[in-house]
Amino acid sequence: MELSEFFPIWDKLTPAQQAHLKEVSHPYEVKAGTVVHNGHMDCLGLLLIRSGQLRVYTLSSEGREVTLYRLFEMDICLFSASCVMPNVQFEVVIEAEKDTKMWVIPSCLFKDLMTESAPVANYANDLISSRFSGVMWLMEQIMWRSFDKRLAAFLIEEAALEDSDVLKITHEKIAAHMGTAREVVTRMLRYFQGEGMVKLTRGAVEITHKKRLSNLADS
Amino acid sequence: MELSEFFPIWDKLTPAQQAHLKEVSHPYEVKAGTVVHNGHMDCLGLLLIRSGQLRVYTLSSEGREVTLYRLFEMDICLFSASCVMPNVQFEVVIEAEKDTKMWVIPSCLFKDLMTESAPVANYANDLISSRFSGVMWLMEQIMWRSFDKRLAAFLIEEAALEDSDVLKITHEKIAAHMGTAREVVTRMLRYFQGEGMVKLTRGAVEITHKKRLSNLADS
DNA sequence: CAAATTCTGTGACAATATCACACATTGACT
DNA sequence: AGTCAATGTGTGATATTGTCACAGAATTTG
Repeated sequence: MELSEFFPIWDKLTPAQQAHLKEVSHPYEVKAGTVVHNGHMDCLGLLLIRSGQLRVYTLSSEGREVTLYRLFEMDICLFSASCVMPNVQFEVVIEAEKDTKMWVIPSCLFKDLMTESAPVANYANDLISSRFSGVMWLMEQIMWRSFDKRLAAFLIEEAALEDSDVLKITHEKIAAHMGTAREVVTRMLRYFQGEGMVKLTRGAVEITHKKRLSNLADS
Repeated sequence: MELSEFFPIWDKLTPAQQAHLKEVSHPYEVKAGTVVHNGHMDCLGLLLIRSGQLRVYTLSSEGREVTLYRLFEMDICLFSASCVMPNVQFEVVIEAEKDTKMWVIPSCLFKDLMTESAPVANYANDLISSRFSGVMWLMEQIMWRSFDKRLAAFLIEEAALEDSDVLKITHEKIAAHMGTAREVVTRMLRYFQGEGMVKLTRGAVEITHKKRLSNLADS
């Protein structure tokens, strides 16, 4: 549970840098539902996730959302330190979906590390590239896949995440994840139910025929 | 017209690095229409645009396109060197929209530079961040703005680029830029014409009432 | 000039989004 | 227990955007 185990390039740092990092980084713990970062208002620093789950999403001016990606144990969140990257203009919200424990590396320290250490800068590069990749994938999904397939994929993924075929989630939440309207989700879920793929109850979706749902998801 | 003038952090390199860079970089020149980079098939290297214009776009499996951004004089293209960033999984196509002159810094050299020089790595970081920002902006446009406004904005922007109110462009091309179908563009342009904002002829769109088009674009 | 190619126009229909509700379920409070 | 408020769901009507199947016009090629 040492900081060094969560920071992948720990051994590429000088002993002085390692000491400094240990000194100013600190543990941070939040309850499910906490907003860890909101646009440019916060600039906590780099977050190393020890346990739990974070959701990173955009928020339109009309209040609609799309989930960009999620962060799990051993993941690193760099948008909570986006202030150190002046070219990152857009804003995201980062919210804990479960009780979450992290290490926080303060932005200013991370910035200094980046300027003085090529390995750190290259690592930041890898991080941002993979987020970029993820968002490009999402954009292609949104643009070119029909909604039924996307919803099926979402349900399958969610079931894997929660390790249960009974998803405790409202239509409203699903809509926010997918960037669409609640009614659209309701209607498609009803259709899925009609086809025998799910069973709907208030606040929950039970997957009753995973195979067919999967087939739909990756057709 | 020296390489050093196009490489913004030239003076942060060691004399040896500068010499090496001068040695292995070479000029490159393409005609309008040339595909400079196609997914993972090419990995030319970093391109420094001396003059001309490039278009970077994604291509779906069904052949639909969306323009991600454009590159102009003094811009730097890093996706043509995406092979040096293993986390960039997605593929883009880079095409010359006008006759274009560039410097090419071979991928392998750039990769070496990045690993050994923190300034270079940080610079690559800035580049990728600003592309990421641009794509996020685009995604928000696509998701939350209605098509009439987006089309109006496109026409205004295009007119500024070409420095003319007569755009020599087909509906098909506009559709490819915006990631929609040609018929959709045709219909909206006809509507714009009915409102007196544009005049349509084969292969061209003339903006006849820029003010109203602008108002629509940023409403 | 004839033929082929490219570009544009249009109707019918499908998919998704928006709006305006009604109603059902749950939990909180007398 | 019964009332109320808050939350979640269902649904028809309508608007917007995408898809399909064409037809015809303008331009280029031979």
